[in-house]
Amino acid sequence: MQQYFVDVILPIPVEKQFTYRVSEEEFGVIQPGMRLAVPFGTSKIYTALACTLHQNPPLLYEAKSIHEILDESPVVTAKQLQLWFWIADYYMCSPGEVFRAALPGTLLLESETIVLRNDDFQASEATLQDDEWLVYEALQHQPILKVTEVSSILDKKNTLPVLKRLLEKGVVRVKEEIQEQYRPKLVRFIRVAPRYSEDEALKELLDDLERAKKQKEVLLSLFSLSATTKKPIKLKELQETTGASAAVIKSLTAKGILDDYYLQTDRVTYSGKAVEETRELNTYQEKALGEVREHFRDKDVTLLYGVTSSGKTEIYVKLIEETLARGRQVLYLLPEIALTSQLIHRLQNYFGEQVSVYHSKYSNNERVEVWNNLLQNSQKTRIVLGARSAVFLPFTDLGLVIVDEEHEVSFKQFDPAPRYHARDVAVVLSSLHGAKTLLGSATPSVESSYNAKTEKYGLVGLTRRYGDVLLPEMELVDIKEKYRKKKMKGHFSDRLIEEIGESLSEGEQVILFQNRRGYAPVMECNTCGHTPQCPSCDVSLTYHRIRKQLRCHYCGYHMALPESCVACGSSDLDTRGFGTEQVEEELREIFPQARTGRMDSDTTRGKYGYEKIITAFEQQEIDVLVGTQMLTKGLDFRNVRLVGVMNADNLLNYPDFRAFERSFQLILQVAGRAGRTEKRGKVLIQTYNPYHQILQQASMNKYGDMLTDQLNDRKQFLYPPFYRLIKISLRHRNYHTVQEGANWFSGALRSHFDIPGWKRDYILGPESPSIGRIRNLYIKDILIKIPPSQNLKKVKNGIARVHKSFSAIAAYRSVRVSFDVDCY
DNA sequence: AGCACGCCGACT
DNA sequence: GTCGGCGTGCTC
Repeated sequence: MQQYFVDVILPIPVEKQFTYRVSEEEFGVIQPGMRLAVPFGTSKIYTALACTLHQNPPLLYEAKSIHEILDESPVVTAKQLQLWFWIADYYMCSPGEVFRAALPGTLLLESETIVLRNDDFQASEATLQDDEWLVYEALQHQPILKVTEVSSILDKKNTLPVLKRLLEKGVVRVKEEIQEQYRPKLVRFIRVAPRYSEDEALKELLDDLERAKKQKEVLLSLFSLSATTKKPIKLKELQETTGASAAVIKSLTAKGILDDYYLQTDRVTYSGKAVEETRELNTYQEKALGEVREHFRDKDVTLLYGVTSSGKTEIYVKLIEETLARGRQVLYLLPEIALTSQLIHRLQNYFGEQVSVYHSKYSNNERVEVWNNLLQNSQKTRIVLGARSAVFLPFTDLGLVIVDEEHEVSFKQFDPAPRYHARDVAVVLSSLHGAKTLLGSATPSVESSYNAKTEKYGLVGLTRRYGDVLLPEMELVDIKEKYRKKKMKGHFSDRLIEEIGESLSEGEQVILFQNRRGYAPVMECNTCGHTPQCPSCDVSLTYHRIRKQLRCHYCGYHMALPESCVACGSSDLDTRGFGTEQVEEELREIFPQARTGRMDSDTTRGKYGYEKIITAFEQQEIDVLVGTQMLTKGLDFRNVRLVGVMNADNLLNYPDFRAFERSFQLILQVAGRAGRTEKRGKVLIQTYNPYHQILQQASMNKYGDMLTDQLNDRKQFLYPPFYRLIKISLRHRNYHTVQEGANWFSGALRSHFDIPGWKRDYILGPESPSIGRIRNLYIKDILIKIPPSQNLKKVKNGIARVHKSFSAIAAYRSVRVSFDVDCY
């Protein structure tokens, strides 16, 4: 007898694939890349991804049968699978974790247990216990109950024993239900019933309607509408043009004169044509474009180093145009916060309906539409503008990938797995399609610049600002000095106040940058010095004045603002440090006439959160905008002359080998917001260390110097791009368990890598990270520096082997281990 | 990851 | 005595 099987990936952190039995008929239908619903464990049904079909029965267990086939054709392409396996392998996670991250939530169904009443059961109250009776009665009022509902009826967590008894007594039945959550959006259309298509019938009808004036009017409008547009007429359109009430149309449909019907439409529609010709490039842009093309002849990746306002986007647009002309798709990656409607509209003006957007602020349904359109190689997804997760999309023929703001750290996913870097994945994705990748930045990451320097990537510079606008003038303000001379008002130096005053009197706008949200980071008792801590994490709680709360930024814990110190009872509480809220407040005191606004993750929640603030600022309803690094990205404000950095030091003091690089980038990015028109902009940087090398380099825009210094440091201290980094994190509820586990792990690594070419200082730690405990789990990190002489794959295999032995030790089994490859 | 099974403390 | 706490092992 012939037997048929399919190997699938499940969205769980388990390395191996699972084998299910299928019928001969199913075997003929299933293709790799289709989703299957499969039973998993005792009661769950999961979405699995079909990978391999075969006829080899598993030897060690009896394969279960699949539950159902969810797709008619594959929703995941062979190229995607190839990329996903590469990601799993490179970033040391399971293919299932990649699968989970890649698929829009709506396509990844999970079952829910449904409790139904058993109609055969004749009620006899006597046989039921109290809690059983509660469930029984609830089912008399509604046909089904979800397990969570049962749980709330009984007011207890564990519903299983009760449901089990009810099942045995034949009172209820249970069923696992998976529901397709994706609902295509339907739009109601209106047409004249077919039987009135004959002239005679129509004439008769119009006579009939002599007395129903409004109805006749609607009917005539419908005719003229369909005559002019020659397209189906939406109910909404008809109502808008005629001003008719729903009642009028309803009576027409009730009489059978009008027919209504539904059609599926895309939620993400841009019903516009391309309305604008792409702009002519200036000579410098033209030259840069030529160089990019030149590099693309023999290199797959090119880095475009273009200072802010140099017009990188125009070059992207020309390349997009060329790629589209060749009939190939374009992926345009941006960090989440740079994905503004400004840019979306700009691209839509050039390319009309061919642009789709994919990022987390869009609903799941909208994401599925982009996914499906790509699978069908639709005209609507010739260009996909997306945040990092867009690298998982089903491109069929990608010709160009643009990674704008390539230096941005938010391209790296830190938690949960897969901990991938979208820029690096994009390069691999691109090569799978035989496409080209363009990385763009005004402050390229050290690693990309190094790749360019070593000629792995092409390098093109664009150092002229558009229209030859001068780079803003930068001034470092020594606030240590200013405090000493009592020239500070709150956190504002006299220089900053002068400049703000001047800008305001000229009717120009100001941006103030403070890289910390909230009012003040911590609250401190002036009597005993106590600072309230998060109960689950090793951090101080942050004071949020508007909500009158103390909040933890790591786990979301919050509490009402205490009136007195929890430690000593004193009511003399004070705040230390300062955030955007306090900057705004002080500003209002100094400039009461100025209209202020604040932009940080607290004020920009929701899909259109940013837009509101940005629009208000653009339309000059706000004079001074205070914000976090959110406002450094991709925003193009015409009327800003002054940018103030409230405190540059908290950038520099970050405990990370990239702190200097990041400070440089951040300062130049904020500075880039100033003076984008004729008038030269001004940037004031307040700091305690005005002679700090990085601040000096940033204030003079010496990217090359910064790069040279950083490369020297990195080489000396064994950091990327010379050495690869893998961070191993161990987490456990019990401090001693992680401590010992981490010691064992690092010891085992050291002996495993006691080989020629390895030095002991290639393995660092274990160490507690700066936040030593999050969500009640203590953390220990081990860092591995891999020299260029070592084979990366071999090292990863070695780590995996140590991990395996580690997991075999009973005492450490409950320690959670995670790997972060290229943890920067 | 979920979830069952199993062993322990603290409550109706 | 049961309820629910979490450690442990498995899922085709």
